[in-house]
Amino acid sequence: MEVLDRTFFNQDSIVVAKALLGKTLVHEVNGQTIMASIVETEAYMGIEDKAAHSYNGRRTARTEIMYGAPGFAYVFLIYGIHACFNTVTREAGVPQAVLIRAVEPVSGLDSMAHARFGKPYSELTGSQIVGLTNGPGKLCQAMSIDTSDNGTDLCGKRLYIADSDDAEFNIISATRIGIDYAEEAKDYPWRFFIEGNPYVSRIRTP
DNA sequence: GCCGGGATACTCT
DNA sequence: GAGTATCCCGGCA
Repeated sequence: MEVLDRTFFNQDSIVVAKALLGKTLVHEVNGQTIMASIVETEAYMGIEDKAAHSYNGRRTARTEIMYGAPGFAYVFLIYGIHACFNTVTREAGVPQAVLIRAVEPVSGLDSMAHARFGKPYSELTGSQIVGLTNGPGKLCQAMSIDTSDNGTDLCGKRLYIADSDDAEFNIISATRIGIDYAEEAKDYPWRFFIEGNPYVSRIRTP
């Protein structure tokens, strides 16, 4: 497995969002290695994308990280409760990002189970197993990612994304979720997921 | 299984 | 002071 480098992230979010499917998100925390395979992403295309926090060049303390170099983490809190993990894409000055919407646990299963449900993986019910990481807020809780990870360099050794041996899968594209305010942009098919994977947050397009 | 509502805190007007 | 790139639980079928 090879850690993705900065040139990988220096592409349009749509390209990166598709390329990230099947890759492995790794978080080293408390001497534990938590790994999960990325199965669902969303592209946010910056200036021209009404759904993006950086739409029309909006630049504030929160969005500042997206205006910087590619390959850094953009983590923000939504609804006061849930963290959302994104990778910054494109060169400095072009504020694009890719939201990781769902992952499939690979290792560190007990850590994830404890973070989400306060018990070992072996005691989870069937719906709890799928519910570990099948949503943007859920995967952050399971992988111990929070707003203190905002601005972390993903080309480092603590929180990063590794290439995986190519498995065969079909990529489905669909409309994004939870952005009904974004007028025509809400209909753009900029959400991508692996066909048939049980950890995908929502199979149907709304 | 499908609604409906509440939680909760940070960001921007 | 309003809105938010969400999740969970309870009620009803």
